[in-house]
Amino acid sequence: MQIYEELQARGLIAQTTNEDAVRSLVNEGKAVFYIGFDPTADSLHVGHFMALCLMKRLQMAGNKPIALIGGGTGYIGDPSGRTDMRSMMTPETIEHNCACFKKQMERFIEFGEGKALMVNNADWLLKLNYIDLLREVGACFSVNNMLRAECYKQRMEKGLSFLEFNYMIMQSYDFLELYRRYGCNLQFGGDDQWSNMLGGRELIRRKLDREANAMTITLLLNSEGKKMGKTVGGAVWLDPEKTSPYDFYQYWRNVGDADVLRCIRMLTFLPLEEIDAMDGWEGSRLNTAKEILAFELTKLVHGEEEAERAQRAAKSLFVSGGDDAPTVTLTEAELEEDRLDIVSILVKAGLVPTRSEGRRAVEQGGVSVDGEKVTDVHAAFDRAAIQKGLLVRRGKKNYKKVVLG
RNA sequence: GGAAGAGUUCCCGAGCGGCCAAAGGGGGCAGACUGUAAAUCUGUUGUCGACGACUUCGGUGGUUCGAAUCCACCCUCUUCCA
Repeated sequence: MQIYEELQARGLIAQTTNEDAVRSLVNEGKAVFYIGFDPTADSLHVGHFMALCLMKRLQMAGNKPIALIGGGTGYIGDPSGRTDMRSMMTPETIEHNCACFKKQMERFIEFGEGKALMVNNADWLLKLNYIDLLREVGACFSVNNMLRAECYKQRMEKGLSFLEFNYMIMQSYDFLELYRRYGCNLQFGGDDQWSNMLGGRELIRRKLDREANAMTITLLLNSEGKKMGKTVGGAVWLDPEKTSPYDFYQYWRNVGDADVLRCIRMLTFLPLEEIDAMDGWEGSRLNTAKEILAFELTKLVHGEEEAERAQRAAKSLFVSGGDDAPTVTLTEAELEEDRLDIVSILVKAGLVPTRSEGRRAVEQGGVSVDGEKVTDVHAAFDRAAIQKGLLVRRGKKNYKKVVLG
């Protein structure tokens, strides 16, 4: 099975501009392709991870990847798929985020001579001259067509600033520039990027009379049609400081039944035959598939050691008693008269954000210490007890070990 | 530039000058049921030294015994006209 067919089988391909052309390019290892990453945060997330995996897969098949960091486009903000305007980022934030991206990417993709390339569109976008750009590029775009683009549809209702409207032009210009500089003949991106990518393809055709193609990656949606990799707190980050390996593991361990197989197919590097074999699993057996998914992904993102640690911690909590829970160390000074009440412990352990919530958690029977349910809000633990270490639990899935240090 | 309208708690959205910490829904959290899933049911959802107190309804001032509700100015957004 060749690479294109494998991508297809994994359900990664959403749309292509010219399927035959793309297929032969990537299968023959002749693609010079780019994927853009806008520095909207100081860490990559799961969506980026899919793109990086795609890069890796194609690189292994002999193609040349270009990772484009959007140091320039970050100044504008992509309106695609958004109902509200992005808040403007300061140049400092953009630069900081770019640096973070770069660091994280280097862990997944090999950059360097003859390998993958990393470029920043700030290098050419920031010095563009308005009038020149309008004459050279602006003339190639039809506002009528742009307004019809799917990516602006939603925004037509809520309002779209001229700033954001220009995003498509910048991204198109990137493609053109990369074609000129590196012979980049293919662009990949999330499916929400489709219209932007078409813009670039069209621009290359007009300016250079050459064909460049585009392909989008299926957005990873759950069975309810919501984007995966999001939690109430925000995205599931790849940065261990922002989403701990344990939380990362847990996120995937807890995906819905209906989504496990698709996630495994799209996100892991497990051989397709192995995945097909899991396809028939049902009911509680799917739990095994979820473990595999969580483990594989954590391994890819944080390394095997962290993956094993996360798995061990999870098992110890849910299966046995829970010795591997994350530890919180309290200091002597935090004790009040040699003891500490349960609400304070919950707050200090970071299990609840406020005392009120802690109180509520206790009142509703959601808190236990060392396996014993705590029902009294005023319950307190003395120095000796804390010194031995308390396994504090809020709800079913939140554990912390509290010790005195 | 002109005209009209809107801004309420995490989100959507109701709100008579006192009975408003503010209906309802969504989301979240907790409990039950389970398989660390989904669905369902129940409770809860501003903060705190908690039968009370304190801080919230775009911003700043004002009227009033009393303001999310009335007035003035300002900011932001939407729609229509140019």
